[in-house]
Parts: sequence; structure tokens; C-alpha cells
Amino acid sequence: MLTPKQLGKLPGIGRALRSASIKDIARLAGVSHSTVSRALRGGVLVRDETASRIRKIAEEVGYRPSAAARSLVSGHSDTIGVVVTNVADPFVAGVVRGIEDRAEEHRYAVFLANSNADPDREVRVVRAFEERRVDGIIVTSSRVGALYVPVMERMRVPIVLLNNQHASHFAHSVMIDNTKASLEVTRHLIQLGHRHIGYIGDRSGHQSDTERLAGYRHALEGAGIPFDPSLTIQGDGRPEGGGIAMARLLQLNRLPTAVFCYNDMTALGAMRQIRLHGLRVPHDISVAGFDDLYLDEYLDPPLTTVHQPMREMGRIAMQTLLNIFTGESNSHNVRVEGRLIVRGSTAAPKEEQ
Amino acid sequence: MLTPKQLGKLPGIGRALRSASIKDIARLAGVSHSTVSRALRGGVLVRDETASRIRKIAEEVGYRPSAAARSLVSGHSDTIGVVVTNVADPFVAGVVRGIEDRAEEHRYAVFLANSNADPDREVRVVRAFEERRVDGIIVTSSRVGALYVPVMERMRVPIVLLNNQHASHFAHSVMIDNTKASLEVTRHLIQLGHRHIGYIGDRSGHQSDTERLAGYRHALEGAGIPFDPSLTIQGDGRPEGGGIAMARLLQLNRLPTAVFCYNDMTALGAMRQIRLHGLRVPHDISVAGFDDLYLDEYLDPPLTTVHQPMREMGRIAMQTLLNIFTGESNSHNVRVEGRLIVRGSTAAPKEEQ
DNA sequence: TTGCGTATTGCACACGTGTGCAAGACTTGG
DNA sequence: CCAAGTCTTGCACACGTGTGCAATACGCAA
Repeated sequence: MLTPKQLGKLPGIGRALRSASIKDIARLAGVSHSTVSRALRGGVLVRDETASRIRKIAEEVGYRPSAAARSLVSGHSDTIGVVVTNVADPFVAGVVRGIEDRAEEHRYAVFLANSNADPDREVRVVRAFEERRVDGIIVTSSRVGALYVPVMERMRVPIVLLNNQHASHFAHSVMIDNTKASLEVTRHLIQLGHRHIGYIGDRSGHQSDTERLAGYRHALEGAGIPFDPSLTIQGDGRPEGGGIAMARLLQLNRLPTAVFCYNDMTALGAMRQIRLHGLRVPHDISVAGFDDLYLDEYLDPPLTTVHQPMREMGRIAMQTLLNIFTGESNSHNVRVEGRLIVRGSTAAPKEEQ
Repeated sequence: MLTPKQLGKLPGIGRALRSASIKDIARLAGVSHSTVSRALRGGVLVRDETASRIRKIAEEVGYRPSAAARSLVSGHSDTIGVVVTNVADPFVAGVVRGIEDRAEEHRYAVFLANSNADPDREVRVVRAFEERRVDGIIVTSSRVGALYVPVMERMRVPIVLLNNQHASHFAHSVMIDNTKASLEVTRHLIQLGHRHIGYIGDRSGHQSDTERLAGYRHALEGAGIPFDPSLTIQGDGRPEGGGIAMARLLQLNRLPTAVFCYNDMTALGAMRQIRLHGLRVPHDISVAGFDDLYLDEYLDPPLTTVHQPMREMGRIAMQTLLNIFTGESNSHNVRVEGRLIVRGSTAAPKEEQ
């Protein structure tokens, strides 16, 4: 152990105004800071005895290299930035977990920032990332993809979009195959015997909404069922909007016998609205969602949905950045497949009365 | 705009190997880098005309100050670290959102790291935070609070614990009043007429579990109902554990008429198990939870629970750090009150047969 | 002993930003 | 026209780490 006197050699360390630097260790070991740097990094150009002495002192003073100083000279920060609309959204939280998983494996630190779907805030967030010199950026579910183009030009920082709009303008993206998955859901409903199927979407203009609607229409078409615009209603991707939209569907003269919802949160609100109307799922109306949130199987009835591998998608997004860092690839556009999961919320329609 | 020739004066900028620094701007403006620094910071010691010329150039080259260089000299990073067990847990996600909200308001960046309840990983995470010189740390729901004591000693970094064990060993914490809230829940069940009430807890050893159990027992005591150990079963804080625990309660000779669950996730599993047994909530068994997750009111029946203001608790934790940074306070132990929310999952017990 | 090669270490500069001090330019008053 | 004061700017160093180059010390062969 170091004596208090030795510690006294380090001005400020005793009372810890700042943490120990390699210069402090150099002073204690009686060598130059260069030697300390080499001993703690490679150790190749330093005599074994000297190196181990230095390492011992470093251990004793609890030395931690300053990432800021290191990144200043190395040119990279070993840090990435993640912009999300809202971490409290369970889909987003799952994605973030996957990102962080893989980042931690490779010793990258993760900055997390909520945009709250507010463009001004998104601008501030991106500016903060620029100042912190993140090595890469991942953006989930943003509507303002265009915002990131100048950032890429200026910083030359790779940006991976995850389920974003306008992903095609970017070199890197991870997207779920919305059209195919919603085609499967709708086909499932058709196979059960439904021919009067509603669709509750997200706010208009969202690419994923457009694609899911396209899959729905494609399935109807394939089965020779005419598309009925009155059965397609906008929601907001949350239970509130799902409930309101469902209420409108329930005012139609001829009720749908099944409803496909943009996502599970929307389905949650729709199912509640159906219950409030005194109807039962799936006896009166079948309901299907999208995402496969953890809670789906605990609902009554459990929700039929599309499994979207959120955590895996987060991992892929981070892996894409890692591949770019190591130069293993220049362009990445990953298309992830969804998987239909049939549970109790969908069933054959009751007999026509 | 700058001509390509002017841009050529900046080696590497044209092809953007690194972003522009104040030295680059100084060269373009024909002044020293000190003048640029002053112009872009305060602007007080610089002639107006010079300052505006510099600002214009900075704008044109898309200058962003390097946080690393700045923090090296300033001694603070304007960054905090958040350690969570798992972001995908909706309670945790809510807290993180609150933290990030307030941090963004004050221009602090947030590092997020999952520990996955793995002590080794938690150690690595904290080491990474040390190297990045975070100005403060917030830890949620960790079981290894003791880990952070040496970190505080070494870095002198303020640490705020949120719903952690052993919070009493630390100067700063934000906790919900578990005992009082669970006392209220249990009293609510007693007032409905229940006298045979089960409790499904978290894994043993968790402080919050101990406190919630204490509130439960206290309420029973106050009503003159003897404590029956066979009605108290361990879960794991997740639906799976809640289901398994409930299955054991359902094997008792005399079934409980109500069950108070450690949290809503546990209640989710318990309710499902009750349905699988062919019984109904609340007709046969009432169920209450803890947390008030967004999905509670969309369940069938909607879940009676304790509202835990997760987002607000996150904000308070961040605010505590900010207060410490500005020297406004030295010690902070905030106790947040829960609020009983009665919904459809609790009702009077059916008539004794 | 001398010469040469190698192992070990220190010097000095770089990264980008901030700031105390001094020097120069300019203004104002007499 | 000169002196004193103010305004504006540059120099030089600091923060903590990394690294090319030179210097020194050591071992070994001739």
C-alpha cells in the first residue's frame, strides 16, 4: 500500500479534486509519463520489472484512464448515440436492450436520448451527439429521417435507421418486412372465414403504416374480397387511439367480424372498446396485432400477433455499426422477417344470423 | 459561402477525416485560436466585428466544439451514467424516461447501461462510467448497492439510488414508501370483506419485497387477522414466477379470496393462472398489484394497483444530481408516496358457501 | 578495449479547448 | 503632441494520453 506521505505527493489526489493521471503515477514510480503510458497499454517496450511496478501503483491509486484524453488523440470515442421517440414504449425498450447488449460486449458506451417525436428536440439531441463525437448513431422509428442527411455529410458518421421512414435514402437500415407480415395476418383471418375485416392504422404518413396497410389490401385482393375504405381507420399507435378508432368501427351498420391493428398497443385499446360495447373477443369480433409484446400471452384472450424480434433487431443494428467500424462492410440494408403467432384473440366468425 | 479553395486550407476537412476545430477557424479568419475560443464562448473580450466574422465562419464549416477537449480542461463531462437491471422492464423504462427528460432540459447527456442483474457486468459498467468521467450516477433496483461505495470514495462522484437495497448506506436515494402503500392495498382488500388474503412476493432478500410484506402483515394485524405463512409465496417479479406461485396457492385446501402481488407483472401471471384453473377475477379471487403500468387499465378486468410515479421518480433522481452539482444540497433522501388505484380486479368476496 | 546491436527510457509534440498574462493598438484627456 | 487608460489580440501553458525519435545503458562479439 501507499503511505499517506506518498499520496501526499499527488496534489489534489488526497482530497480527490481530480482522479489520478499517468503523470501522477509517473511521479510515484520515478519514471516519465510516457513509460507509464506504455506499461499500461502494450507493455512491450518496457522492462518487465518496471512495468509490473507501474501496474501495481496504478492499481493502488485506483487509476482509470480518461476516455476524453484518449479519444482526443485516437480520434474515436468508443461511444454510440441512440435516438428513440420514447423509451417507455415497450417495442423501443426491447430494441434498446438489444443495442446495449451488443455494445457492451464490444466495450462501446451508449448515449440514449428521447426525441419525444419533437423535431426541435431531435435537432438538439443530434447536436449533442456531434459534440460528443459519437462513432455511430442509431435512430428508431423517427419520422424526420431527412434530418440526418446533413449530419452524415458533416460528421461522416455512420447512421443506422431502425424501422424508420425514408430508410431508402440511407445506406444502412434494419427494417421488418411489414408488407409480408401483415399479408400473413390478414390471410390468417381470411382462412378462418372472415370476409369483413377492419384495419386500424397508425397516424397517416408513417411508412410502416403504409406498408402494413398494403399487405392487408394485398391479402384481400388475393382472396377476391373488395377493399372497403370505411373499414380502414387511423389510430395513433397507442391504446387511446386504438379505442377511438374501434368505437368508430362499431358505429358502422355492418360490423367487421375481425380487426387487424397496426400494433399491439392499438389492439389493447380496440379490445377494451369492444368489451365496453358488450361484445366479446373473439366470439363477436376477432382481433390481431403486431409486435408480440411480452404481455400478449397474459391478456384475456391472449393476443394473436406478429412476432417482431425487437431485441434481435437492436443487436443487428449495433452489429451493423460494428461491421462498418471494422471496415467489413460499406452498405447494409437488413430486412427482418416477422412471424405470425396465433393465439386466442382470433377465431372463426360466428354463424351469420 | 466558403470557396473550395478556402476549404482546401483545412487539411483533411475537405474529405472530412476529422471535424473542424477552432484552429481551423482561426486559420480561415486570420486570427489566433484563442480569439476564436473567446468569440464563440463569451464574446466579451473580442471586438464585435471580429466575433461576428468568426461566428459566421464557424457556422459555414459546421463547427461543433469537442466535448472531450472541453471536459479535459473544465473537469466535468456534463454527462451522467444510468445503471438499470433491464430497460425492457416497463417500470425501469418509465424511470429512464423521467431521468432523460430532466437531463435533456439541462443539457446533460445520459449513458445507459443494463446490468442484467449480473454483478460482473455491473462492475464493468461502473468501470466504463469511471473512465468516461460521468458527473453523477443513478442506479435503479440494484441488489449490489455495496458495489458503489468504493466508487464514491475513489471518484467522489455523487450516486443516487432509486428503489435500491441498502439505500440507507448512501446519502442520496429516491424510494417509494413500500410499507405504507402495501398497507393501504391490504386494508382495501380487508374493507371489501376479505379475511383470507394471499401475498405473492419477489425473490427473497429484496428490500422492497420485505417492506411490502411488512405492510401486508401490518394491515392484517390491525384488523385482527392472524398471519398465515402458507399464504405467502415467493415469485420472481415477472409473470412466470407469479403464475407458478399462484398455482401453489390454488392447491391449498382453503383458497384465498384475494391475492396481493408484489408488482403488476406478477399479477399478470397470477391472473392468467387463475383463469387457467377455471376461476374468475374478481368473482372467485380478487387480485391487486403494484406499479400501475400503462397496460393495467386495458386488462380484463382492469387491475387494482398502487400507482408508482415512475417518470416523476426518474425526474426527481436527476434533479437530485443537479442540486448536488450546483451545491444546493448535500444530502437527499426522497420518499415518494404511492397512490391506491381501485379498478375492477378487486371486489367483495362471494358469499361463503 | 572498441564497435555494434538491442533493450529501455525520456523528450517533445500532438489532439482541441480554455485562460492568465503581456503586448500592441487605439482612444481620450490634457 | 504626449501620457494614461481601455480595448483587442496573441503567446504560452494547462488538461491527460499516445507515439516518433533520440539518447542512454547494457550485452556481446571481435
